[in-house]
Amino acid sequence: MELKLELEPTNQKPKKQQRRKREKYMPHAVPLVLPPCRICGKLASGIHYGVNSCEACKGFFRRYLKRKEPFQCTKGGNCVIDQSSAGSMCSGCRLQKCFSLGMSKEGIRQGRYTLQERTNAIIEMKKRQTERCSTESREDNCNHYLENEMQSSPFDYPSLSSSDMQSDSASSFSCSQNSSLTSTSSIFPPSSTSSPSSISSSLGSSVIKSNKPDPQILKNMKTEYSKIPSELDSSTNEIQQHISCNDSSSSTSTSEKHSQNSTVSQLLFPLTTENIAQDSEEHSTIEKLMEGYKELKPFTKNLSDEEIQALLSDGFQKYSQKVNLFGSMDPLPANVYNEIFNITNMDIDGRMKIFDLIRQELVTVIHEYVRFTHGIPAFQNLPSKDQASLLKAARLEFFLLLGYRSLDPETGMMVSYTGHVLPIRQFCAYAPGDMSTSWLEVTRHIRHLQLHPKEHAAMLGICLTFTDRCPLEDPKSVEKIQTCLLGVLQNMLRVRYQGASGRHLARIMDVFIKLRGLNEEFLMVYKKICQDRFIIQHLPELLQFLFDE
Amino acid sequence: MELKLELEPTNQKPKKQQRRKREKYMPHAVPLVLPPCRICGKLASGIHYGVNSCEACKGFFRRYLKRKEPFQCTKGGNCVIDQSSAGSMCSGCRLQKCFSLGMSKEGIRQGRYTLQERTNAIIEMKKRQTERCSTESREDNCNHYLENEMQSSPFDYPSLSSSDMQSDSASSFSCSQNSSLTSTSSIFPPSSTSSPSSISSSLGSSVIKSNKPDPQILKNMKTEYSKIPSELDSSTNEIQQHISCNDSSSSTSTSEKHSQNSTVSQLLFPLTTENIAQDSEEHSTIEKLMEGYKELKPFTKNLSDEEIQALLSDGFQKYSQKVNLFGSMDPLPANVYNEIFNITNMDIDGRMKIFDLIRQELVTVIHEYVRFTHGIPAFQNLPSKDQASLLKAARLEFFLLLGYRSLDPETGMMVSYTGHVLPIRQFCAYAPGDMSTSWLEVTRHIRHLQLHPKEHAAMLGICLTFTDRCPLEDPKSVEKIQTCLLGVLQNMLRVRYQGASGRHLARIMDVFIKLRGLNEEFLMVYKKICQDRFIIQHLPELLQFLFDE
DNA sequence: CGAGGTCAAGGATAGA
DNA sequence: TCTATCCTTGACCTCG
Ligand SMILES: [Zn+2]
Ligand SMILES: [Zn+2]
Ligand SMILES: [Zn+2]
Ligand SMILES: [Zn+2]
Repeated sequence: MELKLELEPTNQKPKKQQRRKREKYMPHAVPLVLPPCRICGKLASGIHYGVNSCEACKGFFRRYLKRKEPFQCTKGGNCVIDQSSAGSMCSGCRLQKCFSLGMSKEGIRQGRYTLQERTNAIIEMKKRQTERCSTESREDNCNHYLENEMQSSPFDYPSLSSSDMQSDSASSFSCSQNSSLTSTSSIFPPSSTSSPSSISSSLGSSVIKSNKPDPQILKNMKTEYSKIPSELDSSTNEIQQHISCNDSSSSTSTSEKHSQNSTVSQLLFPLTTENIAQDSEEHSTIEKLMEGYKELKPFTKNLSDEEIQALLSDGFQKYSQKVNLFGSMDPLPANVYNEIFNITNMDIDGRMKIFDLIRQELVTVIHEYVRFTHGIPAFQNLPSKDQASLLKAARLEFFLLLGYRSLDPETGMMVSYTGHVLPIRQFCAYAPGDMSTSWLEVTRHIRHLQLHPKEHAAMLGICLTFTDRCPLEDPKSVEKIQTCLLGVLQNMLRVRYQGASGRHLARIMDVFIKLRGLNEEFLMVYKKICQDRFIIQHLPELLQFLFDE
Repeated sequence: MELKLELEPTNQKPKKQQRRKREKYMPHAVPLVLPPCRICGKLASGIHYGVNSCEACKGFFRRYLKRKEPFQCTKGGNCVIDQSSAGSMCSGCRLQKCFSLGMSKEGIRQGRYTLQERTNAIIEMKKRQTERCSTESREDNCNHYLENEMQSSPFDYPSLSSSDMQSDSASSFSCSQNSSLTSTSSIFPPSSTSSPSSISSSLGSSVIKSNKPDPQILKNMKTEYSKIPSELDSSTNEIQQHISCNDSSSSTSTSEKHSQNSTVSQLLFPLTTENIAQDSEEHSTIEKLMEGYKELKPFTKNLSDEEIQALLSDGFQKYSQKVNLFGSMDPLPANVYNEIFNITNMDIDGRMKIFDLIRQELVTVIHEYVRFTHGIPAFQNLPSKDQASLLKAARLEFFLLLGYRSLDPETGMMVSYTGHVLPIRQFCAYAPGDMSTSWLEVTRHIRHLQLHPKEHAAMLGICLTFTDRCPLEDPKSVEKIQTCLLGVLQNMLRVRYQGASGRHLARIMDVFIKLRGLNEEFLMVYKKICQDRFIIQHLPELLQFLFDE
C-alpha cells in the first residue's frame, strides 16, 4: 500500500508477465513490409553492418567481428543458408554469405564488394592498366601514385536503384582521361612515404651495388619476357587480344576452356593460340623466383611446422617463467609488463639486448632481401632509384609476410631471423598496444592460407611491386612485373584449388590489404618515435631501416 | 594412440589444450550475480526456466523437456538434493524439486533485464534484508559476506504457470533460516578483500583517533537517530512495523499518501502514523551528512563546472604541448608515452613527481575521508574495527565517486585533490590499459546523473556502507545505515524527478555496480603490483592506502 | 535507428 | 547412458 514507485504503475508484476514470449522483435513497428533478411530470409529488423538483415544474422556478424578468426566450413563451403536451416547453419558459409552481401564493420566500406568481387576488380583493373600501358603513348610518364586524386573509383558501389548510372559509369570508365592511374591506389589508402631521393646508406649501397645493369641478365630477361617487353610501345597487340577476349562476360564454362590446353590463368592470361608457350615461360619465372627465394634464410626456413611450434612453445614457457620472477606478472598486458620492466631497471638491459639482436639481424636480412629481388623477373631492369624505393617502401610488409611461420599468433612468441625466440611485444615496444595485435591477426590470416613455398615466393614478389606505395620513375614496368607475378600466382592456385581458387586468391588479396593497413599504422606511429634520442643513440641502423632520412 | 589426436580435423591443436582445468562456467562477466542454485545449491548461472539455477540443473531440466519421459524415484521420493549429492542425485526427486520450485517451459524469459527491473530487484532485496535484520534474533551474528550460500533468491521471477508455487516460495522466504544474508553480496560480486585485522597505519590511526567514543557526539547521535539506535536489540519494533506494512500489496494510490504528509520514501520507509516525524528527521540526517560532506575539500569543490572545464582544457593543452616535445607523441596511447618517458630517463623524474604529489595528497585526503564519516548517521557507533574496514574497502570507489567533477572523461585530464592538473593515465601507470578507460566511463555515467551536492553526499555515504565488501563485526547496523541513506536519496530523487525518479535511481544503482566492478578490477591487478620494488621503496604510503599489510 | 551488450535456450561433447 | 560444462544463438534491451 505504501510503495511510492507506484507512480510508475508499470513496474510491478504485470510488467514481468507481459514479458513473455513475444513475436519477432522489431525495434519499432515497421510501417512498410521490408524485404526479408538477405542472408537467411527471415524477417529483417533493419540494416545492420550495411545489409538488410535479421537480428540473428546481425548478432552472428557482430560476434564474428569480436571473436575474429573467421569460421571455416567443414563441408566444402557450399552449404545452403536460409531460414529452414535456422539455428544450425554452417557458420563458415553463413559468414561467407554475410561477406558476399557486403556486411562489414560500420557498414561504411567502399561498397558492397565481396572479397572475391574486390579481387576481380583489382585484377580487371590491372588488366586494363596493362592494356593502357601498352597502347598509350608514353606522354603521361609521371608517377602513378601522385595522381590518385580524382580517379573515378571502380569501387563506387552501383546503387541498386540507379542501374542506369551503373552503365554510365561503366562506359565512362574505359575512356576516362584519368585512366592511367593504378587501381591499387584506390584500394589501398595512399601511402605516406617520403621522397625517394633520401636513401638509407645500408639499404642504398646494397641496391646500388646490385643494380649495375648487367647486360647479360638484361638480355635474358628480354628473352624470357618478350611478351612483356621493356619497351612499352611495342608488341601490344597480343595483350590487347587477351583483353578483348576477356572483356566479354566471364560466363564461359571452365570445361570449355579446358579443351584449349588450360589450367593456365584465364582471367589474366586468357589463352589464345599464341599463348601455348606460356606454360614453360611461367615455369622459368617460377624457377627464377625460387632462386631468389632461396636467398632468404630465416631461421625457420627449413624447419617443419611442428619443429617451429616446439621452439615457440618452449620459448613461451621459458618466457612465462622469467616473467613470473618479476612479481608473477604473467597475465598482465604488455604495457604493464614493460613498465615493470623499465622501472626495475631491468628494462634497459633487456631492451638493449634486443636492440643488439636487431642490429645484428638487420645486416644479414637486408642483404638477403636485396638478393631476393634478383629473382623477380625484370626487377633489376628497373631504374635503380625505383628498386631502392620499392625495397624501402615494402620493407615492413615484406618481413611480416616473410616471417609468418615464425610467429605463433596465439602466444605472440616469435623466432627471430637468426633463431632467437622472443615475444613480439618486445619488438613492438614502441608501438601502440594494438599494433602487435594486428600483426598477430595478419599472421593468423596468412597461416590460414596454407601457402606452398612457391606461392609464398610469389606473394613476396607481389608485395614488393606495388606501385602505389611510393613514387616511382617507371611505375608501368613495376606494374607489369606485378601483373606477371599475379598471373603466376593465380595459375598455381588454380592448379591446386581448381574451382575454389578464386576464393583463395581473394583471401590472399585480403592479406595484402591487411598488410597495407599495418604498414600505414606503422608509418604513422614510427615516424614520431624515430625522433627518440635513445633510439638515435643506440640503434641508428634501425632508423635507417625504418625511415628515409 | 596418438592417432586419436589426429582424428581431430587439422588445425585444431591449440584449442583443445585447455580442457583440463575447468572452473565454474559463468556466462562471461555477469553483471547481476545471483544467489546459488535453488535446486542443488551450487553456483547458479542465471535464471533458467524461470528459476535461478546452475548450468547442471538447467541442463537436467532441458533433457527432461526433450525426453518427455518423467523420471521416477526408486527410493520413496524423499531424496535430498544438494551439492553434496552432486553427480549422483536421484533424477526423480531432482525433477520434483525442479517442479516444486516452479521450473517450467513457460517460465522462460527472453532478453536482458531493464535497468529499472534490476534496480527494483536490488531495492526489493534491501528491503527484505532490513526486515530480516530487524526481526531476527542475533544468533547468527557471523559475517554477512561469508554466508551468501543457499539464500533463497528474490530474483526468481514468479513462474506464470505455477502461481501457487509463487506464494509457496514467498512464504518460505520470510522464514528462511538463512535470511540474514545480505542482498548486495549476491548483486555485487563478492569482494576479494583481505582480513580486517590488518590495517594500514595511516588509515588505521585516523580511524582510531576519531573513534574514541566521544560521549557528547554519541549523545547527539542518539538524539538524532533514536530510531536507529546503536544497540541493535532495542527498539526494533518500529522497523518491524515498517516491514510488516511493506509486506502487503502496494496498490494504495499516491494521492492517499499525500494526505499523510508524504514525499517521504515509501518503499524503504513506508509511512505509518508514527512516521510523521520522519520528514524532519530525514532533514536532519541530510544536514548532518552535508556537514561531513563539507569536510571533503577537493580542489574543484567550490568551482563551477565551467571553471573546472577551463582548468582541464588548459591543462590538456599544456600537456599536449609538453608531450609534443618528446617526439610529438600526442596521439599515442599511454603505454607508449610512458615507455618513452622511461627510456629517455625523464620518466623517473616524472613519475617521482607524481608520487610526491600522491604522497602529499594522501595525508590530507585520508583525514577528510574520515571526517566525512562523522556525518553519516550512526557510523561512529559502529565497532571501530568495522569503521576501519569500511573505510578501507570503500576507498577506491569513494574517491572515484568523489572526484567525478574533477575528471574530464573526454580528454582524460583530471584536477587532483590539491589542484594539480594531470592526465589520469599517470595515476593508472600500473594498471592495464583499460582500467583508466573504465574510470573514464564510470565518470561519464556519474556526470550524466547531474547530481546535486546532497545527492552526491548521499551516494558517498551509501558507497561507504556496503556490507558485502569486507567482513564486518556488526553488518546489520551497517546495513541499516545504508538503508537509511538510500531512503534519503530516494526521497530527494522523488522530489526532483517525480515520476522519473525510478529511472534515476536505477542509473545511480548502475553506477554503484560499475564502481564495484572497477574496484574488483583494481584489487586484482594492484595486488600484484604492490610487490614492485620501486613502489615499495618510493611510495610506501601508497601501498598502505591500497593494500592491507 | 543501428551498434553493441545481455543472458537464457539449446547444442555439442568430454567425463563419469 | 546420463551428467556437467562449454559454446553458439537469437530475442530483447540500452545508448548515442
Ligand atoms: Zn538472417
Ligand atoms: Zn558450410
Ligand atoms: Zn543446480
Ligand atoms: Zn529420489
